[in-house]
Formats: sequence, structure tokens, C-alpha cells
Amino acid sequence: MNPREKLLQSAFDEIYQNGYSATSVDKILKKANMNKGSMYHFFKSKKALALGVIEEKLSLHIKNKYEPLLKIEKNIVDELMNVLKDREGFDFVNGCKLNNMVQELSPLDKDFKIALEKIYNDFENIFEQILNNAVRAGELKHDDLKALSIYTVASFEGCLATAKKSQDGKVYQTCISQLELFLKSLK
Amino acid sequence: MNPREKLLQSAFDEIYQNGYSATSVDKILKKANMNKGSMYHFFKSKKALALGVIEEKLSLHIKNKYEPLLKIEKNIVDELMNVLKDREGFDFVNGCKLNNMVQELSPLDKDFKIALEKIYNDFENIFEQILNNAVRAGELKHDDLKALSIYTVASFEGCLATAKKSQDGKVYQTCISQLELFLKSLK
DNA sequence: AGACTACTTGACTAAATGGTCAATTTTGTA
DNA sequence: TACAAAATTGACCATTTAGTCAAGTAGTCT
Repeated sequence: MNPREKLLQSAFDEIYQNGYSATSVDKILKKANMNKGSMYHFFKSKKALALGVIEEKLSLHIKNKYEPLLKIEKNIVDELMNVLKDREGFDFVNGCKLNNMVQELSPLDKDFKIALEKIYNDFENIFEQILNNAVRAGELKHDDLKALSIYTVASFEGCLATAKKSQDGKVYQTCISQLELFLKSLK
Repeated sequence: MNPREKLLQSAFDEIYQNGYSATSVDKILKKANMNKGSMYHFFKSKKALALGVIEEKLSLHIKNKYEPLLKIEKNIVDELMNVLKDREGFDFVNGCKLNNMVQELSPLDKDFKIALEKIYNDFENIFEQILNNAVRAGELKHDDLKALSIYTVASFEGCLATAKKSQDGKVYQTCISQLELFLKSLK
């Protein structure tokens, strides 16, 4: 991993675990084994570094996790729910990386808001395509797939958020089971 | 409003708008027109002040808004949804006060986590009672009201969160319409 | 070799941070 | 009125903060 990548990864980790405001540049540098001048050679400010994290790390994180679902052709709703329900290794104390950054950074700065909204919209679009595939496969009936996909992502994020409040994956499973109930009722 | 109350209110406002970590004690003091020693007379630390905000301000904020719904006796689901849908004056840039604090502060400190989880659980319990009333009124059928109420709150918060990412109340309305669809399908 | 660019080093700065404290004023009450 | 407790004042402190910079090193061309 080249120094710039390592810096981005360290920043991603630190910001995920502590939030942007509570993370100092020095802490990131220590984790990345880099000194200040180097960082300010790659990024002109802490904000620019965070934007780099959003555009290069967070974006890929979401794509890698959910784009593969577009290839599924049968039992689409089941397969989708399996991916949503499988939270092995998920950190229920710190929650969802995308949601954390959106909730803290969108109100803070317009550039953050734009970059994060783009990723979130891509995320919703993946879901819309998945649900569309389910409709074409005859697994689902609904008259507003756009609204349904926005809602599906929102309540998925809501389930993760409510589990974070309890720091407990069981709360998540209870919660997400009701989203499954809803989607399976749409026939 | 006595000085202590004004301090709590100013802290509540500032923490809501900027987050806990990004809010300095000095900023709060300026807004409250108070000086340092006074604050440290009432609260031994910034953390203690924030705990005061959670226990005395945030707690009441939720209770005042949602407890009145317990009195409703007919068209319970409709009335619940009306309250959820009516977001007049809601700040879609900064989002939900409870959720903001939960997401930032729960992972930061155990005392925060405990205080916030209590409020959140009270919130869920109000919903559970409301949904229970709806069942008894014959408006709703469901075999796990606990799970349904957790999920209802979670997806409500999810709708607010997704609207915050877009800073747009219309996104919220689109999203919450699907929760309504779900609840009304449970007959 | 010479020269140009990319990267690294780490000491430095000015401002902001949470917190302390001794001195003072205000308030309630005997 | 006397007195103690509660509340207020604001200067002060050590530490941390994001960001700067001049000096250097390493690699890559001609």
C-alpha cells in the first residue's frame, strides 16, 4: 500500500471510529506512520483529506458490498435480505460507515453534503435496480419502486442505527425481520 | 428562564446544530451569556453538561411530542401517521435531535450510551403502546408488537436521516409514505 | 552529470480547547 | 443586621488543534 493509500485508509478508520470533528490530524498521521508535511503535500487540508476518504474509500466500500447483488436472477428478495441480515463482523458499536459520515458531515459543509449524497443516491439506485429485477421476476408488485427503494435503504439504515443505540446485533436482527415481512408482503 | 436552564438550552441548541465534539464550551457560554466559572459551578465538566442536556432537555422533548398520542382512541394508525408526517418547522438540514446525539455520543462514552438508550427505549415503548391500542381497536393485526414498534421507530428515524442526507423534506414525505403503506397493510 | 519533479522531514506558529481558581457579589434566612 | 451558602467574575493555565515552511532526499528524465 503506497503512502497516500495508507493515509486514506488510516483516516477512514479513525474518522469511522471517532467521527470527523473528534479526529485530529495528528492521530491520523500517527496511525499512518506519516508526518505532517507529507500529508499536506497530498491534501491541502483536513477537509480535503476527508473528501478523499469519501470519494475514494467510502464510495468503493458501498459499491463492493452491494453491486454484486445486481447479478442475482432468482429469489432476488430472499438473496437481498440475506445480504442485509448477514452482519458478520459488523461493528454495532460504531455503526454504518456511510450513515455516520452523512449524519455528521452533511450539515457541516456543502462539499461534504454533495459528495455523500452522491454515494447515498448510488446506493439507493442499486436497490432500485434490485427491486426492479424482483418485479420482472414476478416476486414483487409495487406501484412506486423509486419510493420503495428509498424507503428500503432508509429503514435498513434505521435498523442499523437503532442497533447502534443498543450496541447490540440482536436488536438489528429483530428490526430487519420486519422489513423482510414488509417486502415479502408486496406480491 | 434561570441561568442554569438557559445554559442547558443553549447547550442543547449548539450541540444539536454542531454536534458535541465540534461545540466548544466557550461557544455555549457565549450563547448563554454566562462565563466559565458559573458553568463549572453547575456542571463539573463539558460531559456533565451534555448529560444534563440529555436528561433534562432531550428527554422532555421526546415525551412532549409523542406521549399525547397515547390518548388517541380511534383511527389510531391514521393519527399516528399524521403526527409522523407533519414535520412543520422541522430542520431537515440538522435532522433529528435524538438520533443525532445517539449516533455521535453512544460510541463515545458509556454514560452517554446509557442515558440515550433510556430515552430511545421510552420512545419505542410509547410506540408499542400506541400500536397495542390500535390492535385492541381492531385496526391492526401483528404477532410481534415489540418487534413492530422497534422497527416503526427505526424506519421513522431512517426516513428522517435519509431526508437529512438530501436536506429536503420532500424526500422525507416520499419515504414515510412507504411506512404508512406497511402499517396499513397489517390488517 | 545536471536538473527537474515528487516526496519527506520535523520544528514551528497562532489560535482554540477544556478546565481551574481566588476573589467577589448576590441571595436566602435566622 | 449578620452570616453562610450560592452564584458570578474573568484572568489564567497546560494542552491540543490545524496548518506552515525551509530544508532536505529520492527518483527520473535528457
